[in-house]
Amino acid sequence: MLTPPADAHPEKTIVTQLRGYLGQIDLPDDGRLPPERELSAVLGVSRTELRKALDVLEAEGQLWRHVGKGTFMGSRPLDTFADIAALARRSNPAEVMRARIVMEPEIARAAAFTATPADIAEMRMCLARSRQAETWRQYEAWDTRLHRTIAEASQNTLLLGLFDTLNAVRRAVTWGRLRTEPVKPLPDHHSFAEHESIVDAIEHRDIAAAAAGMRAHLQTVERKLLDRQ
Amino acid sequence: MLTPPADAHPEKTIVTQLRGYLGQIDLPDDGRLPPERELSAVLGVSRTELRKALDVLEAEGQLWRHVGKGTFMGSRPLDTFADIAALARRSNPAEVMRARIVMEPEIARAAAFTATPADIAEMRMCLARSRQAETWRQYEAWDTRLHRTIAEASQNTLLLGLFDTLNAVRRAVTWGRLRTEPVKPLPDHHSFAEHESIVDAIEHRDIAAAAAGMRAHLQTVERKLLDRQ
DNA sequence: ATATAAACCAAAACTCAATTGGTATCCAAC
DNA sequence: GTTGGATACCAATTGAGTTTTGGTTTATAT
Repeated sequence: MLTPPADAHPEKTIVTQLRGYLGQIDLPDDGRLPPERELSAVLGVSRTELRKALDVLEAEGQLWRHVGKGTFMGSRPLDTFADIAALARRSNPAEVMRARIVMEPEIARAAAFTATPADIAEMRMCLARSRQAETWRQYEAWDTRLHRTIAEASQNTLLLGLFDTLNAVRRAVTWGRLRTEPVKPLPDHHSFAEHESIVDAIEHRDIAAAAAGMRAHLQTVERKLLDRQ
Repeated sequence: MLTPPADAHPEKTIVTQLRGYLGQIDLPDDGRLPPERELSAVLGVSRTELRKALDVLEAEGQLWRHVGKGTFMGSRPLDTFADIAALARRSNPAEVMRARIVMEPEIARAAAFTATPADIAEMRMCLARSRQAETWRQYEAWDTRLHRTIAEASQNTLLLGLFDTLNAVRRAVTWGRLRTEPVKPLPDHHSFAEHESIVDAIEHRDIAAAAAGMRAHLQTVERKLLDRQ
């Protein structure tokens, strides 16, 4: 490989120049470096060329940029927004359903491995109570508790925590949907049979059926949701 | 107990009046009712007396208030922002791996549906960079970024948020084990091929292979982890 | 005594201009 | 014709300043 002339790869030169400059100056704690317009003036290069150099360093993972914030050395901090409200604001009912369909069948699968008789008993109670519900509000309370009991039965505190987070977002998200349904759940409501088959599968340690049952159940819920738009 | 005269408990009257008013008007979606100053004018009572009535309803749990926000019907939305530290304290590496095996294959499956060419390109870059890594630290940075890029590609901000939460717990959990491995990842490190097959599957929209590949990968990671205890 | 009105406080929301990375356009240089 | 530079514009973000709101205190009147 030949040694290139000084200006054969001018962007290379600017990258080098930029590296040197970044090595000299001491950055603030957050690693933020001067805005592009300022930096281009200091280095005596056009903003276009400076950005090319920054592109290189960004591709190398040495810095990250964001409109309105600035350019920062180091790796982009993960959005550790376990903040339910923020999540709910950015999300929507469709995303919530898709996330449920991703998570809950696998949680049910895990629960089919590890559920204790006490877990099963609580699930059975939730089933019975939900059938007796006099209002949709009551029904939803027992439905929620059933799903959470399944998550508990996975014996995995982390999975349970993630499930609770998802659930909190679900409650916080603006559904916009109206209850045009009858005042109370009808005896042939699809969820009753679906819930029971899920609990049956868990009780019989049929992990595949538990996952499949939960997936089918949530897909029905999703369909009903989208039907009434 | 004596029957009190009509005005012996004036606050009782105001509570009733307030209940009636709240029953009439239709509240906005968030259940927010007019500010106290406005409400007191409408009801023709002093703000002091109105506040006493609101105190009653708040004690009954029928509404909740917050300075700067307002007064809202219903129960206060619990701001259960997932506490990463608490989760990490109760959890452990085994749970983290099981949670990853539950979530990430399904996230990869979703990503195979929705990944854009830009997503694929970033995944490829992560693959290349991880191969070039000179230290385990660098390798892990690119590995983490690859997995997060896949989660981003699912186009679901909620799933991404849950993934980030899981990741934050993963970092916070005490792993105990140290890297007794060679100083840098060897070229035949199992993850390289596994990562590539996952990205290939996503690129070819092979959703089953994406999920299976991710599951196999994480199970390998789990096995390696448990091997060295 | 009790209720009222007013003033004040701090938290939150809101408004609006300035900043910043990203992008398109036009123009000069070669 | 291509390249690079200057300029303008865009959308996201920030930050300062103002307004709104529930909570509290104080003075006044009945």
